[in-house]
Amino acid sequence: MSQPDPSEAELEILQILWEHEPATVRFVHEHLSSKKEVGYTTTLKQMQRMTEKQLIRQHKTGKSHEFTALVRQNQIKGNLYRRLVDGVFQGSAMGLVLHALGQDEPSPEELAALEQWLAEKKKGAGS
Amino acid sequence: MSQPDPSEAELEILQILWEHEPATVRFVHEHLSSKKEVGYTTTLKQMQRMTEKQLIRQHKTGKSHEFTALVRQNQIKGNLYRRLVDGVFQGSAMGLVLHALGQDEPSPEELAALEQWLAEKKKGAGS
DNA sequence: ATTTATTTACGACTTTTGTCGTAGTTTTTT
DNA sequence: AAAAAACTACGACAAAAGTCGTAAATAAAT
Repeated sequence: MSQPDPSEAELEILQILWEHEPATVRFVHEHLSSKKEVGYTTTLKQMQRMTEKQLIRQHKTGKSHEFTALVRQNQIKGNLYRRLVDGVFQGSAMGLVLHALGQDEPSPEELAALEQWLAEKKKGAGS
Repeated sequence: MSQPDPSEAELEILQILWEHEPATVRFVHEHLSSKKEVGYTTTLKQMQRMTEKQLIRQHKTGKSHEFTALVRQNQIKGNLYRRLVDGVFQGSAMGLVLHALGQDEPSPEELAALEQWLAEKKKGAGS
């Protein structure tokens, strides 16, 4: 039911899959290569192992084999997020939020979204 | 100058150190044990390796040896935070922020802090 | 001072990650 | 249909992470 959290390298691959599903090894590898130097077989092997771990799934569509992610981005987001909050922010989500805000320069749209959220929050105060 | 990021287990130890610096192996181990089952030597070894990696430092104060963290919590916070944002939130800090806000129920004080930040931001807009 | 308990140092082993090479298979090109 | 190119499966290896056991060194008790 539950897979182990993806490692760093696995995450990079998932990232690509999430965005271009379904994709072949070659495709994934191509993308990966633009980021870092790595052999084709390495990518392949990684994906094969990910298949065993049930992180992704392989299905032979006609010619080449294609892969799709089995774990949803949200799930992983949740896991890693929790890890970070619990691990370094003493479980304080707001601590993380403030850190994040201080870190990057939010775009106007993003600011708007935040403001929006805040307003919403204030309205339906209680629970 | 720069140490490798701490692993999960190492992070747990750092956590304890950050809060109760300086501390002996025994102390750390005691704390750890309350969370998970683990042998004393395991903790010790871990701390010894962390010393090699320059994540923490050992100094013999009188009787027992005590340890202090060499990496500041902020530094680690930054690293892991970056990893998360880049890895699963497409580099969007605000994406993470929104996720965080939706996840946990912020306290009134926290909300205030956020509001405060936002107001500040609006004022000195430009940049 | 001996004995007993606690602490440190080391080495060993298991898993997990990350990387490839090579050898078969399958597709494409000629 | 032969030769060339691309793809997949496997096995291997090194480094990192996680766990301990055991032995050597210290400190505490008696």
